[in-house]
Amino acid sequence: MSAIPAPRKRRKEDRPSELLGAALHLFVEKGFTATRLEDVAAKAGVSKGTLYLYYENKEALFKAVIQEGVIPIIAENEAIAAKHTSSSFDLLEKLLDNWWTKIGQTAFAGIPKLMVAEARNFPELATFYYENVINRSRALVGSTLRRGMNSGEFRPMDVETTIDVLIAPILMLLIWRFSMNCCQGSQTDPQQYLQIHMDILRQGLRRLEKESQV
Amino acid sequence: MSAIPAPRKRRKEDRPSELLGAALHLFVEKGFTATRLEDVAAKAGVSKGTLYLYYENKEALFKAVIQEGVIPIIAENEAIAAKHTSSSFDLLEKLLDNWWTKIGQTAFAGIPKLMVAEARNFPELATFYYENVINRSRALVGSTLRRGMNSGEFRPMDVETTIDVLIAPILMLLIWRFSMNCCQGSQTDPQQYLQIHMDILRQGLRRLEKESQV
DNA sequence: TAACTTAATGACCAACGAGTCATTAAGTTA
DNA sequence: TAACTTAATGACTCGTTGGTCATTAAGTTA
Repeated sequence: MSAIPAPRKRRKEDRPSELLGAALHLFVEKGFTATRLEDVAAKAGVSKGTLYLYYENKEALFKAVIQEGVIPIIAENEAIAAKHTSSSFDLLEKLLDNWWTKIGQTAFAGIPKLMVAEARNFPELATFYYENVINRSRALVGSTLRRGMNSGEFRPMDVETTIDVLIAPILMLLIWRFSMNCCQGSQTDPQQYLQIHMDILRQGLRRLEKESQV
Repeated sequence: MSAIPAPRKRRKEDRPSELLGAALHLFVEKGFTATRLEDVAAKAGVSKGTLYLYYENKEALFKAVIQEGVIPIIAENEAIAAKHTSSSFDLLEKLLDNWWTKIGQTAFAGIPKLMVAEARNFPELATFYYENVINRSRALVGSTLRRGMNSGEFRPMDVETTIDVLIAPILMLLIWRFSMNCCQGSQTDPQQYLQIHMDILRQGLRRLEKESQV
């Protein structure tokens, strides 16, 4: 690239998030170890030394990337659930819509792939992610399932396991997007995929009338 | 570890697969770049130089790990499908059982996690894996879905997308096992998980009688 | 049993990349 | 405007690791 690099410019307030954005992109693409800090710095438009003004080391940068991804979407969904009054399935759909808008269509959507790839190398961080993202989402989905079962809208099922089966296609949609999608001829339409997932669940979770009669 | 290392012993016939087994284990755990060849050699009970007698370089070893994982289970499932005469849902269950026995409970179960983690770094290999594992499996599931829709057993749905929704929880079961399971308090029982997945599908895919009347 | 072949070894070298720091340049203050 | 502060720089150091190869040892052949 023959462009003249941007001249030095102080941007103390913006640098941390610019560096995080560059780091998120490259860590998601290549993984922690295969990402070079010189590339992260270049992507953020600075030199490698600048990185060390804001982050102590490579691992500190990595942790900041994951921790910043824990954005208030979880709390938002918790608030949505607290207010909800109509059917439990409507609530599931509303939670999914909100998640898709706020995470599914942003750079943070790459974090599941990154976390899955690096969990064994950073177990404490994986635990942090599990407790603050995965488990809070699971709790929301779980309480919605129980609510539907209690009202007779859903058939009785083991909730803890059903949560995992229900969440799996959603996480996989993101993981696949930042991973295997690079290397296959055709790709799934995410909206249609989520629609079919919910469609199967709408009927698959339903308490059928024959069951009521038994 | 204070054990005296095994004395040198020639094992020309067994070495390649011993090295592959060691490499599979460490690549799945740490990822390609973070895995040191000295550790792979040590795990196989040899010195690092021995590795280079059988594999040209680190990348060649990695590719052999993925390629060896394409085991004849796909062909086996294709044969099972060709012979099947009862319900399409029974066939889906049979295919899943066979996959679980032959892959889900072996070391090869780690390959989806490894492939997902490294696809962007090894796009040709990801394409190979997609075409030889993922897409052949998708074709089997797809023909089974069409078979069920044609007979009236399943309701009409977009097959290509339904395949992905159906396969996602199965792949996720393996990915999660070799990734996030290290770092969360409790874990899903795989048999129950797959049972609930199939249970939701049994009812979720079904063509209901009301639909027939419309 | 000596001569030979070949599987295995691990010290070594070169390349790489995380992290450092003396220097430079942007911006602020007096 | 000079003096000062501080954000940015990139050459450099040092440790790590992929890959090599002279040497060793296991096994075979004559």
